[in-house]
Amino acid sequence: MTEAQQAGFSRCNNATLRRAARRLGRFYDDALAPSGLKGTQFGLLFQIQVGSEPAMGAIAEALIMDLSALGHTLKPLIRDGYVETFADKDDRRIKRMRLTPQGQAKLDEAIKLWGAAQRQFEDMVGTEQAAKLRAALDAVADLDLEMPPAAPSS
Amino acid sequence: MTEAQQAGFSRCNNATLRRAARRLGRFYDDALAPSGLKGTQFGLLFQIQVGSEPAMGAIAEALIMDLSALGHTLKPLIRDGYVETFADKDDRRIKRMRLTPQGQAKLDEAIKLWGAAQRQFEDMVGTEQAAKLRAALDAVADLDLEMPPAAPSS
DNA sequence: TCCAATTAGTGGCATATGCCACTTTTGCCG
DNA sequence: CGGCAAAAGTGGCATATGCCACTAATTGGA
Repeated sequence: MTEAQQAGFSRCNNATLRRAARRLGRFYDDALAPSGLKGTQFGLLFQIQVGSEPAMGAIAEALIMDLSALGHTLKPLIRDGYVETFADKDDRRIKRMRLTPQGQAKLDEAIKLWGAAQRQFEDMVGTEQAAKLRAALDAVADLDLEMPPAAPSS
Repeated sequence: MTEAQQAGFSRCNNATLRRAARRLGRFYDDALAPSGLKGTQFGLLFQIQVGSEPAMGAIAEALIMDLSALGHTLKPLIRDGYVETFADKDDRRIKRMRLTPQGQAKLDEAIKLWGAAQRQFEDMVGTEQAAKLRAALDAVADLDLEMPPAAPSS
């Protein structure tokens, strides 16, 4: 069964996805390096910008990210003065975010760098192929995956 | 330009990939949870198994992972007694790895759990679709991406 | 009106990944 | 053969992510 296993694992959807993510992540990170932002940070700043002073939960959901992970990831951006937070007026449990002027400027700077990477990537794989790939990935992200609850025997 | 930007970012190949990776990663992690392994660790153990006492560099390359990152990721597995390392006989710079008996047992246990996740995922997206997606991801992983060296002006 | 259940975040802990600066071994070349 | 460049890892530092246990603020009843 070893051979079957070996062939099987190369079919692990998760491993394949992570492998590609590491590769592409480094490429975008390199492209963004002059701005001092990582790909993840860039994406987060962008998401904050397009939202209307979004709540943390809203961003976490949009990025399919754990709420606490979002909090952690946000810290360096707040520390560096790119993002500021404030409590919602009507519900003090909710914390909203917005870009500072510096954050906006940094984002504008990063967008140019991002555009170059994006262009190069699409030059290589083809705009259409890239769009198809993203569509497939979005479909995966939206799947209602959940392991059966370990089959409660009763 | 804000609207164009907003539409544009939803087209960020990197962000889309990471989003899907977070989603799928949690799914496989949940499935593997009973074994105490994470998806990444499972993949690493598997890769070590199929290799012939592979060198660290070989594994890092196969997984498109930074060599130092591999070293870090390996530590908990060594600490827990699943993997052991030893120096290559002919080149003492090279460190090779192999599974311990416990590591092999743990991997066998995890493979069953992994199979269930894999099956469920493919039931939802279709075996063929999944294969196409993996092929596309492998193509991305194998791209010769590199930012033009910041255009040396001379 | 007051308390139980729910909702939104925070902090701590652990793994996942990368980059950079070093250290140890090899290989190669004059 | 001696010394320098390349190869393979290691360790430190920083971000990326998740889970869990808690805290604070709300919401719904009874």
